Amino acid sequence: MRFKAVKGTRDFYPDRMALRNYLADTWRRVSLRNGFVEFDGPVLEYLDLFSVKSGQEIASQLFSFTDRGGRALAMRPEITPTLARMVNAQINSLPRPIKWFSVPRLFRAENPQKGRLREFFQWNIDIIGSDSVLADAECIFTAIDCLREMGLKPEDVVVRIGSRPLTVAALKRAGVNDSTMEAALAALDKRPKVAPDAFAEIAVAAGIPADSLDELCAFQDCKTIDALNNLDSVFLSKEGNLNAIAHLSDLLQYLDVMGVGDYCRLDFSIVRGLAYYTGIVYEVFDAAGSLRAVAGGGRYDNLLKLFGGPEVGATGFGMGDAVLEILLAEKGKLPDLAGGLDCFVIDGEAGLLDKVLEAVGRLRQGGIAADFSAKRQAVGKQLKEANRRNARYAAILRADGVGVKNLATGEQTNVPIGEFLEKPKAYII
RNA sequence: GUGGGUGUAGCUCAGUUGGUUAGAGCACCUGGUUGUGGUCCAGGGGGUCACGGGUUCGAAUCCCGUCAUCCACCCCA
Repeated sequence: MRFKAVKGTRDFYPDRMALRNYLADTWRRVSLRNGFVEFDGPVLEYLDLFSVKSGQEIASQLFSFTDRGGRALAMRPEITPTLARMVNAQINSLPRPIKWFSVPRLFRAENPQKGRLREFFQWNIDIIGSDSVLADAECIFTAIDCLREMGLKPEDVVVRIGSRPLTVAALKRAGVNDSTMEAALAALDKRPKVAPDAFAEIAVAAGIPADSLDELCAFQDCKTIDALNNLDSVFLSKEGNLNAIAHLSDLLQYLDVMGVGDYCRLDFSIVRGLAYYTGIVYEVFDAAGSLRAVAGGGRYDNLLKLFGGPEVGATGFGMGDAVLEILLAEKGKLPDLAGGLDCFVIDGEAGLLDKVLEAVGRLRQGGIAADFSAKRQAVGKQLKEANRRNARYAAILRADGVGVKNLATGEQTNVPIGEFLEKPKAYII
């Protein structure tokens, strides 16, 4: 009986594992240098934790089961509820703003397709305890900091930034009331994906009055703060709208000053699926827009309270590994991850196995990645193996000394074995 | 949940009017005359052609079903 990997999961063979580690290492490095500290929680949580902020719909997309104690458990499909749970438990002792990050392994029982799997990794960045738009700017900057480090430029990726409250205000102006707001937002979310007349049909079905569609689209098509300010004065004077526009304006300015403004664009077609966003929202896309979102996030000021905590501001984003990997591959930005040995130790004469083992032992102890052939065979064969193992140096042992060969240049220096073992780093550079 | 594509060696695939022991490249293993490497040469292992049934003298090839996988829709935390 042969088994294969479960649907929607991946086997990480060494080369793929190296790639996964590259992504995770970069995420960690960038997080730390942006002032975030790492946390993690259990993969298993109570099922209820994930139904608090959403309904039944989510439950069907969860891997869940009942344990032998009768507890309804689920494998985490996201880490934000865990974050909220953990932060709430210690909220009074944590200095704010809380800047936390995580690289959790997540599970969703969806149908796999391009850039979407049942098991994946997601980089999460969150700032809790700050109402300032500066916090949003920091999160977005951190996302770009990472993408830029991975070699992606403004012509490769774009951060599209929208505003949940402004969009809601525009819908209200269009005549949408609170009871149909969610459906209207969902309809708006579809607009970039469908033809204009098809959108009109969807919009009307979602309760958006047909005669207000033009006005609504005019708002959504605003690409600059100036364009926003040219909207009708009634809309602008509405309570909160000027405030929301000011936030956006500040955000864009901060991002500009931090040097990542050319990655960012105002785009009110960004709505985000979930209802809990309360402020600025954004998604990162490949410039061509042919892939799913690489990352998405925004402000969610009510979430901690929803989980039984105090009312504190929170903002953050998630970046999945699947789409990012596809994007990096498409852009030719996957690094050469062929790791290798520092030194491959070769017995250049018969009867030197003890010397080989001694040398390997000493080198490894000295922090040098060293290995040797499993077979006692010709020097040529062993050198071939050294190449295959991607070794930088070969140490060819003989009774009267050791030839340290630089495998890239072919240069070889001969030294007494004792001296080589005493100071290997003088030769293995 | 719905629709479409694809299932031949570890990987990428060829094999099409049905016709002996099913092929290539890469990868892997061995060897290339007591021996200093990457690209070279030779040899070798490895496939019940996804699985089950049917048509036929004969099926990888045609038909039906099942499963798997990919892509799209739905959904998107």
